[in-house]
Amino acid sequence: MLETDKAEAPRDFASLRALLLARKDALPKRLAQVAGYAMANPDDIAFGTVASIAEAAGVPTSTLVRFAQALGYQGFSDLQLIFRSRLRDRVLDYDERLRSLAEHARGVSKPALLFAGFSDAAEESVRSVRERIDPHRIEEAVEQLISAETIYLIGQRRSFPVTSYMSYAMGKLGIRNVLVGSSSGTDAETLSFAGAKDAAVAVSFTPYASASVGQAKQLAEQNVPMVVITDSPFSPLASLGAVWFEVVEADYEGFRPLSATLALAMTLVVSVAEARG
Amino acid sequence: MLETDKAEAPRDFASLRALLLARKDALPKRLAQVAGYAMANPDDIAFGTVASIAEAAGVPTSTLVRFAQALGYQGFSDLQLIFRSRLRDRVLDYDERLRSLAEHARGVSKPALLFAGFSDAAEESVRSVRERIDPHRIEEAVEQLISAETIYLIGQRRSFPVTSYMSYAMGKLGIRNVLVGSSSGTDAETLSFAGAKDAAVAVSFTPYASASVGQAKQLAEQNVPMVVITDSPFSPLASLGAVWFEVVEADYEGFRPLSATLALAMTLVVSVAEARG
DNA sequence: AAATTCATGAAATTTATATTTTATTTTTGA
DNA sequence: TCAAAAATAAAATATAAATTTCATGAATTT
Repeated sequence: MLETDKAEAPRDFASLRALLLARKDALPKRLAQVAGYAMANPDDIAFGTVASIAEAAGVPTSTLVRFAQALGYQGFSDLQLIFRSRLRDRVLDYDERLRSLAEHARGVSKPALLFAGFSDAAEESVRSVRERIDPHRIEEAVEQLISAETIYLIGQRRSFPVTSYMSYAMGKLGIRNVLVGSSSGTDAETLSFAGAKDAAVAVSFTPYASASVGQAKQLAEQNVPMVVITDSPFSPLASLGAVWFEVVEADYEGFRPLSATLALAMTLVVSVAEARG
Repeated sequence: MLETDKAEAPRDFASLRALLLARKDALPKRLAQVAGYAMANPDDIAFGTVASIAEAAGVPTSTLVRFAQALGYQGFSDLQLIFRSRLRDRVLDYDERLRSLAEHARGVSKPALLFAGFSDAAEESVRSVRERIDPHRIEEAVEQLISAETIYLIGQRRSFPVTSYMSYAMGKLGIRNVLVGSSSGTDAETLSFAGAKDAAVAVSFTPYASASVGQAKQLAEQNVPMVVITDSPFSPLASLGAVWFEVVEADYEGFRPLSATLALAMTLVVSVAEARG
């Protein structure tokens, strides 16, 4: 790695990426670290200064220069040009897209169709739900949750990914929460401790899992303020929450993308965190 | 035009554009020339140096500085930040759009902005990932999974919603699976039964949860065919799978929408089910 | 038309940024 | 395990870039 590698030094992003990939095991520790950071944060490389990038990547500035030179560039600035050109011509990005589409256009396989279908469903769900959600409702929902000591998260079956992501996010943001239904079997007991000082978020879609309905009812009886996310005004959950959201996701091949539900769920979590300061 | 215009100085591209439009007749000749150049070549402003931009626009460097200051910016570099953020990523672009929306139409609350942000991140993730995924890879992945006796699902933290949804879907479709990491604590033992007759799907994103990495390594050692979904070629998981997917989701407020990952995950599940007939 | 204000561009200055050097640590090979 | 080679990080240097100054020219006002 001492001498500059003769002749090479990719002048476009794709080649650079390939080069790094090929080399990643042979690179010294710090240089590999830079390579990883660069591929993960290409935009930062494009705009940053050696100082700012070095700090973000956790290396001294000289390492960045060495990195560039090891790849055959004249210096870091030279390498940086590649990252900038990547942002510059989005046209190329588009070209690339068309090429790959053309390549695979004929003989479209079943999995490819499915992927396109699920992607479409995800986009469509987000688009339609974002138009239908009333922002005031979100504020009201945050109101319910903001002063809760503990937030209980109810969701079974296909709602469980939603509540588990909420639980993860709340954990990261320091919001005390209990994820109900995680196969431990002691849910009713766990919930018996909840009271008016707490709050809950219940997520359930047709066919409404009986466990979720039961748990939500139990909490309602214990006067726990509740926010409900469901898919119809006729849902048994709808009337239990002080605030409830109707989220109708597109169905594709019997499954729903969850994209819109997750967006709403994350909004609630982050809003509560921000409101708490 | 001598003194800096009090208070103003747009912090987003849309507002800046509007400001220039409103002012263009009142601006002195050279400054108008710069304004015209800037709106016609925003990318050049983002990347260039005062010297290069000045030359391209046909004005002396000092004019660029005066231009920026006349608009209320501290200097040219300050103005340049607006042009850079515009390119940075589309999520931010959208964020900016919303902020300027909020400026004009008062009363857009923080939660509403967040919801729009998460929704947009979800859409953007799906859009960008669907372009980058190679359909052949999906077929290869299905190949790995199709004849598995049991499919092991590995995912911690923010990947857990993905694997739990896969587990739910597989259950509905009669695909035998084991969801690893569901807080039971007996994972290593569970995994020890896996062999070449089985298969696994591992999902992990930066910062890669050590449990996931360990579990995936264990399965790799036991010759379990594996499909990996991760976010970088430098991921420790990438090299473990016979097939691996790079899925980079937009980051918004520190969280990712998961929409694209879920679409891919569901594609795999349903594809396997259909291939099995 | 003269006086004043404002805009302009070249050059000087200041600030920031990248690169090189060098001493030290780490890794590699005998 | 030791010696040599390579990699690393802090500091020094060199380079580049942004900003300010100032003398000059163009508009505007009375």
